[in-house]
Amino acid sequence: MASVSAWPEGVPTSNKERVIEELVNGQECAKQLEILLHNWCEKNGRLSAEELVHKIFASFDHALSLLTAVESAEDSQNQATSYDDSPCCNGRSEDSTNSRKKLASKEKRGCYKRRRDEHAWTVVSSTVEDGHAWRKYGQKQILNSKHPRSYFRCPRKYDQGCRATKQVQRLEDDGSQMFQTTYIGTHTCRPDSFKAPQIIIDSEPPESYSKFSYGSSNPKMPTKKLHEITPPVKQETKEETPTTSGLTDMDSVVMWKDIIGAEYGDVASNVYTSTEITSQNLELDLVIKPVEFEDDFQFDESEFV
DNA sequence: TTTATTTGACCGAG
DNA sequence: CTCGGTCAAATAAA
Repeated sequence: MASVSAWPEGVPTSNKERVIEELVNGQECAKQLEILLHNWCEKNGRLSAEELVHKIFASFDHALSLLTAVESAEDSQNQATSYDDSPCCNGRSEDSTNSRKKLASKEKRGCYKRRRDEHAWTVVSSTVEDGHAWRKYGQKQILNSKHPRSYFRCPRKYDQGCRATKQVQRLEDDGSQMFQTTYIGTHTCRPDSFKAPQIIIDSEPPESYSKFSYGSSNPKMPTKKLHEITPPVKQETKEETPTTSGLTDMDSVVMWKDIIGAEYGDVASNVYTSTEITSQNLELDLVIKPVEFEDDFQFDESEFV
């Protein structure tokens, strides 16, 4: 593939090289980690694996920082100041339990801001499961599209101000039941610990994950809404029962499951299409495993000022 | 009961 | 104006 052909014009060559270097490094670490996980029987492997994970995170973090540094050079004026999670109303306007028409007439319910210059990339896959917890907040019929588009946001939007959203739309040729998922923004919520993977690695993947594959037959899915995709996005519930640590590790948990390659056979067929930023192309070209990585590794991106 | 999803209205951008 | 993204009341599910 034409690997670095689609670089943003403003990216200095030195940065390109550094980014590539970082990504390659991350890839290397990932490979080692994969080997480690294969030979999991060794008890000392746990520590090494954790170190590797840290290294991987660091590499991706650096690379992405470089990318965003360039990219946001222009947009930053828009973004940095105003693209906070909360529109001016800060999410809820609980004032009146009456109809919102009232609101509309008196106080303007949604003075929210549209995020145009956010990182966005598209994934075409036979599954909409990506290892993240999502909460559906809307669905729209799109012009010239057979299927409606579903809108999801991060469940921690209000907890942690995570701005990540995604839009899922079934492709026109539904013979193969492919979904096009557009991710907008990166997760700023904290996966914050690497404890979870150990638990998962040692045990079999929880069977509850099987219900995340919407493409195939899903016995638990309510039959009434079968006419269109209405992915059961109920992961949020699980997250809100942290029990021990008040922190949620779901992201890393599922991510690790992906690494291990549990029952995600179909994810391998992903196709990526970069829309704004080209880091995704880069990632593809370097053949660094699936997007789930990228999504996860951008967790505390530098955009926080 | 609480929590998640549905769905039509609202809003901003073009 | 239209279109698409978001909000939040109503509804469904657990």
